[in-house]
Amino acid sequence: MFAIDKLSRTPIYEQLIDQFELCILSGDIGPEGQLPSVRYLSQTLSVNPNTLQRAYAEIERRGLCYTVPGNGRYIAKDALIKLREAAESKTSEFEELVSELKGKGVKMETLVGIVNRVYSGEGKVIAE
Amino acid sequence: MFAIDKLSRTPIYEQLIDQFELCILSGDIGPEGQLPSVRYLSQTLSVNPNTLQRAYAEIERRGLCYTVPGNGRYIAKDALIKLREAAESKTSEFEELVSELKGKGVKMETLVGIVNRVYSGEGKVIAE
Amino acid sequence: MFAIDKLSRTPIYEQLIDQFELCILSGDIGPEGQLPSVRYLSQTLSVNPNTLQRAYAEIERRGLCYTVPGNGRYIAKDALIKLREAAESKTSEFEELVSELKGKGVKMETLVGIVNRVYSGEGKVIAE
Amino acid sequence: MFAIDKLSRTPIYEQLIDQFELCILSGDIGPEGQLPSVRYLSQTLSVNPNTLQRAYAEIERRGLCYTVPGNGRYIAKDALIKLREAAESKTSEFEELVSELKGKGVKMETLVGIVNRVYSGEGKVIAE
DNA sequence: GTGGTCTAGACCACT
DNA sequence: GTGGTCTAGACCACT
Repeated sequence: MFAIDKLSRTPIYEQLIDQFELCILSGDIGPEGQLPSVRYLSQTLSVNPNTLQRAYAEIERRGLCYTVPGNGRYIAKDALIKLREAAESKTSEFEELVSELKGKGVKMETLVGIVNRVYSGEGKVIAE
Repeated sequence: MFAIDKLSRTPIYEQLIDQFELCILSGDIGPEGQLPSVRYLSQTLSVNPNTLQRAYAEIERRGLCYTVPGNGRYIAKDALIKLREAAESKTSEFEELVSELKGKGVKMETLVGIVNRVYSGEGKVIAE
Repeated sequence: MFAIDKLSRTPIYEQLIDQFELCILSGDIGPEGQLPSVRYLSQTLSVNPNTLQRAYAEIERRGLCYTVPGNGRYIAKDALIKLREAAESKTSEFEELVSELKGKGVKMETLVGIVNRVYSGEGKVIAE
Repeated sequence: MFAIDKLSRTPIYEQLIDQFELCILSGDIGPEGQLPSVRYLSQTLSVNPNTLQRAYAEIERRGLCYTVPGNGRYIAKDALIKLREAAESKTSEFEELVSELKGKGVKMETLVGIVNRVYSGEGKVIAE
């Protein structure tokens, strides 16, 4: 379920955060659903518990889950809403950027080409 | 030559800035070429001199033109280079955003759709 | 608190910018502190709202404050740091200029004399 | 007469230019006075002829001397005037900088201190 | 002629 | 209430 690429340039804890968010978005874990414990997941993924702890802390900071001390972590009720709003805001940002680039004389083909490349490839390619 | 839409949500002075930058990018006004005077252009476009002044001031602040006091405004030698670098940097920003949106589970079709919409329509559509 | 000299050769909006920067440097307005509204200050100082707007816009462009739409303007958290860095960079520039002038045979007394004059007088004296 | 510091961070040809300018300013070489030949001076100073050539070319570019082919280089009639104007312009720049620094809240003592340091020491000290 | 600054005041969007 | 933009027009300095 969790695809972590240890060779990637994006830090593992960021990958973890992305994965958790995708889980929530896809409904794999519903509201009030319990998240796997740090120890269990760290063994399953062969990831250092500290790294997992860091990812969980960030998710909690974003208000996507909460901790019941001595019991576990649970998905917040409004987690889905928050994530959708975040995605929407990013999408608006995207639209504004497209608009700006259009205004600067950048061709539509160039942008569509970039979108294609990013989605077909395995992400951002730096210093090819 | 200058298409100003007074009903647009984007301020006139921003439209003017965009137009000037496109003029430089397209080579309509070459380096060291003189820009039309504030008064002349304000009459031609039926735009207040202050609004034009504001646009010119911003273009100058970006190092795209310079003023010879009591004489006129001229395109800077390296204006084209600066504009191209700016466009390139914005394009990188675009690629990063696409990558981020992909990571957040946004479909490629959504993004391509937005690009299409922005380029087919007459600019940004807010709160449709 | 705000000393604006309408007869000075330095534009009012520049004087305003200087005053705001001094307020931040002196700590009169701390980070996250709210700046007086355009209208209020324009009345207090008998300065046109547009002129104040211009000063505020420039301060914002420099990243020293930010706007909460429909609410007001607030000092940025890192405003003090930015101002101090700017002052330091200007001081380096000053040192280089002194070094260059020394190389051109200008006497030290001349420079010290200028410094004295500028600080004793009420600003720059042009074409005395 | 010519003090060249081969260990200095400022290029030799720049030091040469400075020295020539000081010679003109001090009146050591008057208008229409002949400059020493490249070959002679290169031997006297143990400086590569190309370096001297470069310095002379720059001095000529600034209109401070002219070449009579097959004869020699001579100080231009208006060399002194030009140098004084240049120094004056730099001095104005200095005054403006002082004014600006004063406006940014820099203390007068700081500036006088810098002037003192530069003139007492042997120029700019980088990364001590 | 050129640009730069400023005032007076209208109108808009946002909260 | 807040800021943002724009117009109409005056006045200045500079060449």
